[in-house]
Parts: sequence; structure tokens; C-alpha cells
Amino acid sequence: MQEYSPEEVERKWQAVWEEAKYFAATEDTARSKYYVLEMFPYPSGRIHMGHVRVYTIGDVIARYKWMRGYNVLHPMGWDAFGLPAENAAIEHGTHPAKWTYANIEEMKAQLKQLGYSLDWDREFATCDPEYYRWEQLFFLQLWERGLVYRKKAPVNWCPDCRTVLANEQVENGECWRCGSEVEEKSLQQWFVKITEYAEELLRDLDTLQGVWPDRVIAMQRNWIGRSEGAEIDFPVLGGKGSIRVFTTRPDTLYGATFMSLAPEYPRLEELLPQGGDRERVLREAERMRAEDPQLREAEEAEKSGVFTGAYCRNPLTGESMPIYVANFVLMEYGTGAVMAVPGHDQRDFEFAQKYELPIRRVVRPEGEEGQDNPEMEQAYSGPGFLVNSDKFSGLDHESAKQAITAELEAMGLGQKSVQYRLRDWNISRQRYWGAPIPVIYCERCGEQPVPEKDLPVELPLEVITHSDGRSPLAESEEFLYTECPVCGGRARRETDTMDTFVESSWYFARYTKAKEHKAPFDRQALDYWLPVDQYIGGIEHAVLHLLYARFFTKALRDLGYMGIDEPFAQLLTQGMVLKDGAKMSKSKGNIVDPGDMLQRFGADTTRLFTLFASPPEKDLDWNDQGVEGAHRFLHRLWRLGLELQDHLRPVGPCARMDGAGLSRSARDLRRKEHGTVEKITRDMEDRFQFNTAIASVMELVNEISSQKDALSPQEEDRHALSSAWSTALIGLYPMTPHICEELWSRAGYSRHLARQEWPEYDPEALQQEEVLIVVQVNGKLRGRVSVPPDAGEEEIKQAALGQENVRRHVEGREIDKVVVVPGKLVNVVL
RNA sequence: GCGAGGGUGGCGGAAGUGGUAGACGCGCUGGACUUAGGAUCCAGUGGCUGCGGCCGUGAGGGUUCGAAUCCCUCCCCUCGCACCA
Repeated sequence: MQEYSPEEVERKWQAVWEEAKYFAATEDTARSKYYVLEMFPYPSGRIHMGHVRVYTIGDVIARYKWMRGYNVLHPMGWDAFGLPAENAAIEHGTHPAKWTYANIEEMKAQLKQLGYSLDWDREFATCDPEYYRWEQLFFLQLWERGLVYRKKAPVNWCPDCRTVLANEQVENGECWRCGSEVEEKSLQQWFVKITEYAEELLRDLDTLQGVWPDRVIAMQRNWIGRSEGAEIDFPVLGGKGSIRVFTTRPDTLYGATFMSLAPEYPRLEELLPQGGDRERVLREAERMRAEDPQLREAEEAEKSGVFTGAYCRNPLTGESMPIYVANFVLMEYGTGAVMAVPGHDQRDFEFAQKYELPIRRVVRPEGEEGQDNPEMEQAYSGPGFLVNSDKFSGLDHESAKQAITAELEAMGLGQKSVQYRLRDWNISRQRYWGAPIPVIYCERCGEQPVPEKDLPVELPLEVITHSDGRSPLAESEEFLYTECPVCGGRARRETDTMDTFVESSWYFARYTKAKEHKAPFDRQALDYWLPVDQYIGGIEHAVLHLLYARFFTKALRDLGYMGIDEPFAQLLTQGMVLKDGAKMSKSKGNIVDPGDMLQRFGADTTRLFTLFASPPEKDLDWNDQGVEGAHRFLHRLWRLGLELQDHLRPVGPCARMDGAGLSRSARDLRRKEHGTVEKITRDMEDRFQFNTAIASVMELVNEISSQKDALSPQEEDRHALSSAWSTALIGLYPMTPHICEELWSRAGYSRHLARQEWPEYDPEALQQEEVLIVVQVNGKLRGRVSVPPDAGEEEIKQAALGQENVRRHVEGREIDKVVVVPGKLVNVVL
């Protein structure tokens, strides 16, 4: 018998699929479309197990949807701009472009070896000017609409990457990419007004409920950080205007006994009274500003501050409140000034204790009636009723928020306000290998957009990259100097490039017509394919790529490019691939290389193990013995296929047949076959539980193995066997397509599995000839009886009570009642 | 602290609406075939047992004829956010 040779089988079928362009999508509006997409890879060199996992999951879905008759789009491309290319260029003396394209070739070959059903006709790399030119166009159009602006601002600087980072790209004060500690720098940067969409980004999360993982929704909600409250003006004594604060607790205004300002508060100096401690206060504020932002922003950090000598007036109590500078007040959030309510805010409480400031209860918890002025040991931030609040006393705190805000509004000293934690997206990067920002600086005319007809602003390829972070663009005279589009005078180009997250914010839309050269999109193709029906990727992009892409979709919609609000109808976040319980890494030396796996076991085994070892969203601990188990199963499948092939008829899966003409074994086999279809369809359709789908097919294969010799040589039984075998191959095909195609053709089929339809099971074939009834006595398992499926309750009951073991347990005792669940069990209660 | 998700054999993991806990696979044990096997095949495999059973899904309580599943109290783990006023 011929040995199973994955290499041979896989090469053969990959060639067949490629030649026939089986997986090229066409805009066929008559058919329902299904767009399945995995987050595209950065071409780092070779693929790793994380790639194998995500693309395998996507491929199973794509192949399954093909079988369900959908017009499937399953494209692939390259997130090709980015820092590693520059670093590699410096290290190996090559050019980022050369390095990148070489990597793409290598990774593409590996993806092909894995047998993914990708539409390679739509492939593109984001570093191609044909791609990023449209991004430059979007930049200009967003700018025109006021959604892009330039400002000097304190930004996150990664000293290792030698570039700035957006807030989303800083994790615990460290660079998301390299882990270096982020520093603060003040630079002129380009920002995209994502905050303009904060409300919509938050609101539309509701539409993703149930189709996106809860935690991703939670993380985005958290990140956007909407807070409802009021802005309140506190007049400064001495006629120096007023200080505006934002608070979520206007109900506690009567408890505001002092004011805290951020050390960066811009009007600080003018608020200080003449003479006295001016210098000392400014020095203290300076010291706080210099504190390590990491430490300063930690909750455990010691609260400290300095009294400014100035006072403001509480607009409702009329009391004067000392103004402090406090290290825990952030300039970036709200107004940079906080009304301090020590009775009901723990930070203010600690501050008040330290500086001996008055602490007053204004919200009394339920059940503490009469205790309006207790000795407080900590702040109370819960619900309750107002006390010590003049005419508002007695109101519940929620109504008091409304009432007090309304009162302030009437006085002209406040109004409702909503604040977000989300900040605008800083997209400037001080790097070479990215899409140039299409802006020209003219000494006379200032910042000017590059005219659309001059796009793309191409990244010059003849440059030298430096290890010291000098910008090659600033050194390239050809790139740098240009004419001002307004006055024609000598002008300079912007030398910063765009954050690479900009490219990945719209690539999914470009696939709908990747070869469109006159515009970013073909509207018809785009409307047909979008949104992505199933998106798959890592959880690490919960507030990075996934937030940016949602924002870009809405922005492009408003620019008139698309008609959708959300880009990804369903999201699956796959778990990590671990080895020995830890993330794979070079330093730990626990890397499993997909290349090795392909060589030793082939694509089908690698895919099968990856899918079988754990459900997609959970982490997967790589297990070499598990891989061998998967390989063993495929060997068994192969041997079985070769043994059966000459006895099979190409009757198709779930073939119609007369149950009465079948032997007992054949009927059992047929029931198993149809039951398997029912089970795996559910697993594939609703929950992407590929591990249990595989387990079910394994059961069917085991059943075929054990029944095959008991079958009669008659035509009817042979059909049952053929049908069951077809179903097994179809069920496994999305996971292990090569071996299944081969065995399928050996089973006598001429049409390939790639074009085969998914079977429909026949509920009648599921009918049991006898059903096993479990018999319990007082809830404990005491026996089993077989009864006809249509047996009535009484009949089942009698059969159960007739069981010998059941009789023994019941003997001599009175039966209280008998619970009969037809088709399932009998419980005799004594 | 807030938010999300989890705790089931030696291991990965199964158990659509409460109804035989442990499917499928790994590992392990015994056997067969073999010069040999880490190949293949067969049988077994939650724990304890006086072989009648008893105990078992993080702990404790509850609802129910019946709970991994529902309710209450608590413990532990993982991830995310965290001085955001």
C-alpha cells in the first residue's frame, strides 16, 4: 500500500487550486457574499505559530463558507511599513524596501505551503506608492475638514525607536513594540481628531454587543472613558477671573472646600498674589512637573501640593476656598483644575488630611440618618442623600446632580459637560520607512497641503539610513526641497512619516478592489463586499488597530467613500500560541518553527493540531506529542481511505437510501453519519468550535473503521459506507484540505472538494431504533433499559421498574413518585 | 479598586435549553504482531472499594425528583484599565 506522503499530496493539490484559481473572488451580486479576513501580517521574515493559528482559523471559515455556497472573499496582503525594516537595514547594510520585499516573498511561499484558500490576485503591500497615495489623499481631505491639525504638544517619545508614539501605543509607560520606557517630549506633531468621533465610537459599541468579544468592547469603552458631569466656574478672589473645573459630582458642590490645580496649569502665575511666596510656589510647581510621570501617576503615590496664597469662591456656599497646586491633578484631563471634595473623594480626603483642610459630609449614605457631621475616616463616594447643602439637602444624590447643575446654569456659572479619556491620535513618526505626510512648509505661506494632482509624495528609495536616528528624508535634498504650491517659492517638505497604524486602518476596504488605479476604491465593489463579515486577529489590538479602523471607517464614510458605520461585523480574537505554558520567544528558546513542522509533518497535520488542541479564542499550549497524535490520525485516515477506495461508489454525502434495505451495522453507520453532520454544522456555524467538530469527525472515522467489516457486500450497505466516508472527508476538508481532496478523488469523485457542497442531514436518519433510558433511584444511576423510541411513559416506567438492579434498590420501600423523561431517563423517588 | 473571562481526570479539553460528568485526543497500563520498535492493532484507564457500592466538576450553603449547568456567600487564577476629578 502506498504510504501517506504529505509533501506529495500537498504539492499536488496546491498546484490544482492555484491553476484553477479556485479561490479568486468575483463581484457576483446575485450571490450572497462572505468576506473573511485575518489581520494582515507584518513581513518580518518568516511566519511564526501565531500566524499559522490565525490564518488556519480564517481558512477553515473561508473553505466552510465556500461549501455553504457563499461568494467568499479571503484576501491577503502586507503591513509593510515599519521600524523593523529600518533596523534590519542598518544592521545588515541593506535597504528597508529590499529587506521588506524579500521577506514578503519568503512568507508568501510559506503561506502557500500551508495551503490557504487565499485570493492572491488582490495582494498588495502598504509600502507601495499605489497604496499609500490614497492614504495621503485621505490625510488632505481630513485636513480640509478640520479633522487633522498640527500642534506642539507634550508627546510620548520612545528613545529606542527614536520616534513618538500615540497614547494607545504606550502600555504601562512602555513602548508597545520594544518595551523601552517612554519619555516626554514637546514636539510639533500632526494629530487626527479621533475625539470628534468619541461619542459615536462609544455608542456604536452597542451594535457590536454579542458579535465582538465582551472584553474587546469593554476595553474600548474603558479607553474612550466617557464621563458625564458639569463644568463649574469658581470666581477667583481679587478680580482675577475664574477657574473652570470639570466634575462628575456636581451634587457634592457644597462639600468643595478647596481647589486643586495641575502643576502645568497655564494661568497659575497670574493667579498668584503679589509678593510673599510667589517664587516658592512656582518652584514647587516646577518640581512637581519634573516628577517622573510614571511615579506621579501611580495611585499609591504620595499626594502633595502647595498653597498658592490665592482664594476662589464656591459659587453656591459663597465660602472662600484656598487654591492649591496638587501633584495628582492632570492637565490633560478635564480643565486641569479640580474642585476638591474631601468628604467624598479619597484623593481629596488624603490631601485635606495632610494639609489640615476642612472635610465636610454632604452625601449621607442610606441608613445613617441623623449623622450629618460624623468623624470621617475615609471619603464616601457611594450613593445617598444630600445633607449640609442648603435647599438641596434631602435630595437623593442623582436628582441633586440635575438640580445643582440647573441652578448653576441659571446663575451663568456652569453647565452640563461630557469628558472623554480618549485623546487625539498623534500620527507623526520621526522615521523614514513610512508614508510621507503630504505637507509643504513655505516661509511665506506657512503649512500648505500638497496639491492632490501631485500625489503620491513618494518616499525616495535612494537614501542611506543611519543608526543615530538622523532622518534620511531631511538629508535627501531631492525630497526635502520643493516649490510652494501657493507662491512658487522655495519650500521644504514635511519629513515625518505617518504612523503605520494608518495603513492598517483602511486596508480591508482596499481589498474590495485592490487594483483600482484611479481612486482608492471602486464604490460598487466596496458596497458589495463591506463590511468584513468575519474578522480574526489578536486581542493585543483591542484598543490599537481595532479602534483606529473603526474610526477610519466612520471618517471615510463622512468623506463619502463608504456607506457603512462599522468595518467588522463579527470579530474573533484568537488566543496565543504558548510552549510549556509560556509565550514563545527567542530568549526563552521555546520557539516552535512552522517551517520545521511543515517539513516534518506537512501542512495538514500542522493545521489539524492547531485547531484540535484548543478552541480558537483560548490560548494553545503547543505539545509535540499532540502533533504526533494528529499526524497519526491522518495516517489512519489515509490507510482507511486506500483500503476502502475500491469498494466505494461516488454517491455523495448523506446519500438518500432506503433504511429498510440496510443491515443493522449500516443503519448504525448511517445514523452516526447524519448525527455527525448535525453536530459539526452547529460547531462550524455558530461558534467556530473546530476542536469539537474535529472530535466528531474522528468519531465517525472510528465508527467507519469498526463497522466496515460487519457490513454486507450488498449494494445498499456499500452505499451507506460510501456516503459515510464522503461525509467524513467533507467534514474534515476545511481543516485538512489536501489529504481530503486526495482521498476524495480516490473515492471516485471528479469534482473537487473545493467546489463541493456541505451536506444536509436527514432528521429521519437520526431516528433511533431503540433508545437507551437511564434509570435512577433517588437520583442515583441504577440501571439502563432499551425501549422503542415511541414507547409511552407507562411502558418506559414498567420497563425501568422491571430492571433487576432497580428492583433490588426499590424492594421493600414505598415508591413516592416516578419521574419519566421520555427518550432520556426514569427517576424512581422513594 | 473597576471591568472581562476562567477554576472539570496525570495533560489538552467535551458536556445546545438542568437529565448517564469526563466525548475526542495526548499520556499511561496490559496484550497481539514482530529480529526490533518510539510503527501498527486489541483491551483498559477519575478516585476509593468490603465488588454491594461510595465519593467526585475551586469551597460552603440553597432551589429541584435530579445541578458542572440555576440562586446566595466566599476563595483562587488569567487578562485589561487604573490618582481621569
